[in-house]
Amino acid sequence: MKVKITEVALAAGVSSATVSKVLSGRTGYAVHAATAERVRQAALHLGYVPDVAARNLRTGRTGQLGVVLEAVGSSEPDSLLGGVTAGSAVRRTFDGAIMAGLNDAARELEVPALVVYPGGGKPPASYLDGRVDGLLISCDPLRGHELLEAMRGAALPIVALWTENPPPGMSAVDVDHQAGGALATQHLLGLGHHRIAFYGGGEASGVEHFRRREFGYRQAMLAAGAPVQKAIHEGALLVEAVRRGEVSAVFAETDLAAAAVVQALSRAGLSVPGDVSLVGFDDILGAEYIAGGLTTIYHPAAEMAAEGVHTLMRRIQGEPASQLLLPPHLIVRRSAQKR
Amino acid sequence: MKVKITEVALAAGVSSATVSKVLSGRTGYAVHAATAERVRQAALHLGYVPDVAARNLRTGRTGQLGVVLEAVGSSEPDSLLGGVTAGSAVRRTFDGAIMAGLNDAARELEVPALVVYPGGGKPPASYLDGRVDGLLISCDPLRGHELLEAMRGAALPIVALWTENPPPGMSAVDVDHQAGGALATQHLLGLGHHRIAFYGGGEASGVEHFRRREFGYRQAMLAAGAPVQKAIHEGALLVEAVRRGEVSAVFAETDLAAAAVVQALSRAGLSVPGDVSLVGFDDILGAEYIAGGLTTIYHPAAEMAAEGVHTLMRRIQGEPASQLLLPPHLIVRRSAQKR
DNA sequence: ACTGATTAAGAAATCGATTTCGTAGTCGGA
DNA sequence: TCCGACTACGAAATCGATTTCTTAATCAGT
Repeated sequence: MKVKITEVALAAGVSSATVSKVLSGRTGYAVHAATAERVRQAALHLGYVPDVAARNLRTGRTGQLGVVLEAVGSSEPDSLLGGVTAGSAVRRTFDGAIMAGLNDAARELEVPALVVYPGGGKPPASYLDGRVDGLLISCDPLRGHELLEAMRGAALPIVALWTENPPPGMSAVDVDHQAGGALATQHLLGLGHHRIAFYGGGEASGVEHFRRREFGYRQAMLAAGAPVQKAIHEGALLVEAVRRGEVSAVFAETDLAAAAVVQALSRAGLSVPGDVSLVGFDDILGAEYIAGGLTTIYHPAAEMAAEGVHTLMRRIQGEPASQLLLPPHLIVRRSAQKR
Repeated sequence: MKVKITEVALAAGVSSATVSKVLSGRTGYAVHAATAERVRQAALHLGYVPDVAARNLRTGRTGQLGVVLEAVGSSEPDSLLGGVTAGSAVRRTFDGAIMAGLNDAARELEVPALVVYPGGGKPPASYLDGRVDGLLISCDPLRGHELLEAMRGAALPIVALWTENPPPGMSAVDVDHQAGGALATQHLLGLGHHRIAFYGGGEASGVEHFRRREFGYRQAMLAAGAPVQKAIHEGALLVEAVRRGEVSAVFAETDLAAAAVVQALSRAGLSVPGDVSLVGFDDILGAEYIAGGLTTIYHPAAEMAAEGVHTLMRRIQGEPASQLLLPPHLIVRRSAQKR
């Protein structure tokens, strides 16, 4: 049977109030050192663990963080992939990374528990209400935006991932996609390339992260005085451009887009990096097998999640809302070579 | 401010006891239909939501399921990969799939919340104690075994994933790796191959799942009267065997092992499926890009997790412990062709 | 030695829903 | 009409820790 506080009190020869004061760890109570020690010994000896439900009821705090993973789900369409699709595998990988990051941070900060809300269906508020002290929301920006808007004005501290500009009052953590795009482009420029194409869905795809990656490309090209080209998102068009000598290197908006580039070029008898240098984005599982090792931008999803937990904990402790952008970094393999 | 049950009672002109009886949904109480309706209207009108903490305290049930993801964590070594490593990407993918499956099932069954325990560090019991009604444990069999043993005799209903033989009293859900191995081998046999090699770590690696996959290979080979070969786990040895005409097809214990096979063969000037047919296992992200489309065995990780949730819910409702093996299935792409 | 301040510890209220009795009132059968 | 059986509902106990409010004891300073 479970040991209650009164049994500890009895064993230590004090009242339950005193036991609570000692074990809560809160300062501000006057307890004799010897008494405190007696209480601690008794608690240890009896193996006392405070009942969470009772504590929650009295204090109103749960010691649990809520995590909304709206995009998780094996039946979800895959909107993050732009033109290229591969089932929901990519989202799963990202969500796996998110979970990994959450767990690392939660362990480090000794957060008792994460409560994960099964995305879709009823609004998270109704499920998590009263169960958590704060909320971490991880959904891709497309569908996530309305969710964030719906949570606007919630009493709970909220941290949003995957977005730069959260509704007022919420904190946000995102990856600096623009910096990543610039990084990729600068790498190709540094290898002596000037005719660099951006491969991706372009404006039409409307995925904000990808547009930011493209903007980073433009920024880097302009800064280097190289000619900015219109985005290409069809293999045939890219092959033609390469044949005409207009393109010697490609920055693909995702690794899967890069894989599609490799496939299109290879069907046309062109090789990477022999004929065209290539840089991707995300460093997905299997990137080392694309084009014999894809040079790409590492997307710090796990780090983002971990920072999210840190931010949320500080938020719960009263710190004001904040925004954070995480720098991605370059991973050099073999798909991009000197001109 | 939050609406309490007494306010609903006041509004409906009844006592809080009656409100509770009506809203709990439990049968066995005698409440006049008209009264019940009045209570429901009042509750709806006031937007009453029962306080979880108070309910937990009184009933001892939380409506939350615990999930232990021991293997999740970006800093973990990757023991599931056998000879081939690729950071922790594969684990992350599996964990992502697990999360997806959990979420799907939780949504379907209207489980209020999943509490995820950050693996490593302190024992899960101390964190989750009193927070959950049951426990789902997902850790790879190597390290998971001792955790399961440690939980033996816990009062909580427990379901273990990734294992066929849980300690007594626990339920288990696993993938039928042996059937998968047989399936892969039968596919190659059906294509006319007889000289089929198993590529993987062999006894030395000690990963139980992989041994079961290998056993499935042996079983299928024996049943077909084809010669069982000793496991190969080095590219050079495989290349020699192929050159000597001893091997026309390979079943690799994982998709990453298959990728390694492709790489080794291709360096030796041999191609898949031109010179050698190849079947992998797992259907990882990017499998469609290995050897121009890897024929492989789909590993139903998400389904396993979903079944785990179902099993756990039934367990909590009093059903006895059970074991379940999920059948994997063949995914035909282009890496295995007719002899 | 006396007084006001301070320390130490306990009694009791509190958090909000659930659930067990207990008590009217109602119904049907003789 | 009277008596059990049943129905409908409420009063109050309960879950277990926290925290406020008191009271008793101790202390420092004159």
